Amino acid sequence: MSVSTPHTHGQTIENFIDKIPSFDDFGKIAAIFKQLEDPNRLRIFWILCHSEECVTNIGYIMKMSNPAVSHHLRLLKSADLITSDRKGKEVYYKACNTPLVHQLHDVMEDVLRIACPFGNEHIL
Amino acid sequence: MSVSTPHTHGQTIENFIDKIPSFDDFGKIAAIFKQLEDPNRLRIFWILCHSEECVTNIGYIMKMSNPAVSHHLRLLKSADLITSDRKGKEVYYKACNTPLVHQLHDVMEDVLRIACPFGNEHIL
DNA sequence: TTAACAATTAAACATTTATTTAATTGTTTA
DNA sequence: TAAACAATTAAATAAATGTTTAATTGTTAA
Repeated sequence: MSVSTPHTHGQTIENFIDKIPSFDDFGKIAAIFKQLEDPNRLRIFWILCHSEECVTNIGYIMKMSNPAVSHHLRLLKSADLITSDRKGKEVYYKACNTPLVHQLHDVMEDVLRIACPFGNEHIL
Repeated sequence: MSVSTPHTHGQTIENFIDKIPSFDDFGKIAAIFKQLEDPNRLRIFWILCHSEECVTNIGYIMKMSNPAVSHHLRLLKSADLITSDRKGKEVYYKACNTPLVHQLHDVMEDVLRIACPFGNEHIL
């Protein structure tokens, strides 16, 4: 084995040290988790997993200003977690229907042990 | 229905607006995601999902200083994602064997599309 | 009991980020 | 076209966070 740690102690690290993904690889995952680190943003994401809503309504539910909501929506969208759709004057947002979103939704429900109001199969 | 959003547009939000978990509830989940938002910390977590390692070795692999590693380990531990075990002079860390850790590990593997070196059943 | 090593803690600094207020863009209807 | 409404963007501020250097605690071996 060509790679060796300072303290070789019979563990397995030397067996896969050269298979560890790079900093950049983990940066991609971290970018997703980063969007869910803020309680307000996470709550918005959860809501959009269960309903399609416009910015004003989200602000009303969240008791937040319009620009603050817009800020969070932009971040969630940049991570491909939600999509937007303008209908007249309003812009409607909802969660993307992707495996990742479903997985993240499941994690949320598990951690919260929420009874998902419509059952997980109703995620948007 | 007693609760109504500013723009009632025939969506489902009014049906579960009073079932939306609180800010504090989402704070609990966010606290977990928060620990995985930093690429370095996430990478450390991934390593500890596959091997039990001491602080010095983690620093060697990560090319990070000892205090920096210690800082990240403390945060991961405070979120119950890793455990520590002192053996002589060294303190060994590894991922907790909990459903949440397995779930987060799966998310990471899926996003990265890594071939888990030992298969997911070998997670520590 | 010293000396050496491993790990943590503390203080300081630089960077990032969430929110507010104000201004701007986009869309509808009067 | 003008007025009203919805949403976004910009600038500014306050708060949180990662890393470094230095000091401290804990453990082992000489």
